[in-house]
Amino acid sequence: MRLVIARCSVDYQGRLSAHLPMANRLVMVKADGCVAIHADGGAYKPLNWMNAPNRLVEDDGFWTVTNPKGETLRITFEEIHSDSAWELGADPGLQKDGVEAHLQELLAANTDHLGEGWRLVRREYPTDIGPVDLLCRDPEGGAIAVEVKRRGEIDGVEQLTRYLEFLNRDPMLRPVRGLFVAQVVKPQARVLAADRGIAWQEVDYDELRGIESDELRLF
Amino acid sequence: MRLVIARCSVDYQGRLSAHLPMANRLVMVKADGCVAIHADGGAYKPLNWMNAPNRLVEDDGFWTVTNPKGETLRITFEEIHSDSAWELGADPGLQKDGVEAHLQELLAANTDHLGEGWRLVRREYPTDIGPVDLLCRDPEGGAIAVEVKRRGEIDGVEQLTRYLEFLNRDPMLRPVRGLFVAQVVKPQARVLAADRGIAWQEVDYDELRGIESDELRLF
DNA sequence: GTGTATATCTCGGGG
DNA sequence: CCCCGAGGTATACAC
Repeated sequence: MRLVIARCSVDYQGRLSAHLPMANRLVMVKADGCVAIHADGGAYKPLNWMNAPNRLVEDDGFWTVTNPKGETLRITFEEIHSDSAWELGADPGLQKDGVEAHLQELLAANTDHLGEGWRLVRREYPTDIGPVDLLCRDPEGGAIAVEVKRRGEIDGVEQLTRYLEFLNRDPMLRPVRGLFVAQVVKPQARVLAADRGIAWQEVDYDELRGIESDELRLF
Repeated sequence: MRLVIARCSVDYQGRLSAHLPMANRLVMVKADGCVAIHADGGAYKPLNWMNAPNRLVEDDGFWTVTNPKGETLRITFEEIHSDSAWELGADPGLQKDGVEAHLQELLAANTDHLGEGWRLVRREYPTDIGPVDLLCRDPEGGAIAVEVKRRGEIDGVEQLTRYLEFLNRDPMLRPVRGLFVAQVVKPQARVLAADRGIAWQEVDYDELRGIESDELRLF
């Protein structure tokens, strides 16, 4: 990893045009060749960047970075305060817990939490336009398609609507109800779900995990 | 901006749980207090981070970063290879050209470009599920909802469909037609638009800007 | 490669 | 402050 602290201006031409006036910044070049220009604030997103793969040409006073799509990044240096490089080696990578997949697993194992006496038909139930997160049956045999999200927004309701459209063409399943499940269901998503006749429910991840570990404790 | 090159492990507890095993990395602390841990690859996104505002407490061998939402980031250092700090000053900021907002502005000022004799009712016309980019009237008084995108993809058609669904409930507007406008309308979006009875149109940003400057030149 | 779905999305604007 | 939409979204994964 190469770190250059410098007074520079930057121009990007590609999916849009962007210009950074001359100022002091950090230019970061990683081992994979990606380049990022950081100001001294504004979260982790750089002001400007070029992802790998690309080609970096260093001239006297400016760098030109081009990628195969024809995008270009030009960095013009006025003064270089520091220029250092480090061998960091490969990273073992990030281990995550608590993403949508885990929520789906927990709900699949606890369909009672979604509705009294519901049982799971299968996870990732296939349709022509993609898999539904969970397909369940209620005690009367009625089918319910469940879409699981960490944050319940309008896109998720659209997604479930599309699945229901296709599932309801299957005579073996019809009629299929929809249930939209998330840790938080946003107001607009509630409005759209109500409008589409789709039920929604908020669930607590930690509570679900608690149920899970309680059940494990019984054995 | 402070840059620490170090062998470290990281634990984050917040919106999810995440752990980074011990390895060599860059720890970046910006003037606004935000912290980012970068590996030597993987585009510009850090492996782990904590946005401002937060509180950073340095102990011997580890840092603890906490924010008002109760999220915590713990960095445990095994070996520090380098620790440097730089005063970069405020950044003048990025100047962008060619984003959706500009396209919408240009079209709002040139509704004739969308349809002969169309006039603008208003930009960001509100509905229960969000604002429509442009609402227009044709010379016969018919209403048209226009959705503007830089890239015309399937979700844009979905968005316009939702708006039309709600707008067509208003007796003062009904019937409302839809027009999907983008610099490029992808094949799938064309198919879906046709299926929904929505017209689509590709526009050239540079050409529109040309019209704009031609008109300015008249005054 | 294209298309789809996720993200500690980030970021900016408006109420 | 939250809600909402756009993004050079990036990223992973299926087809």
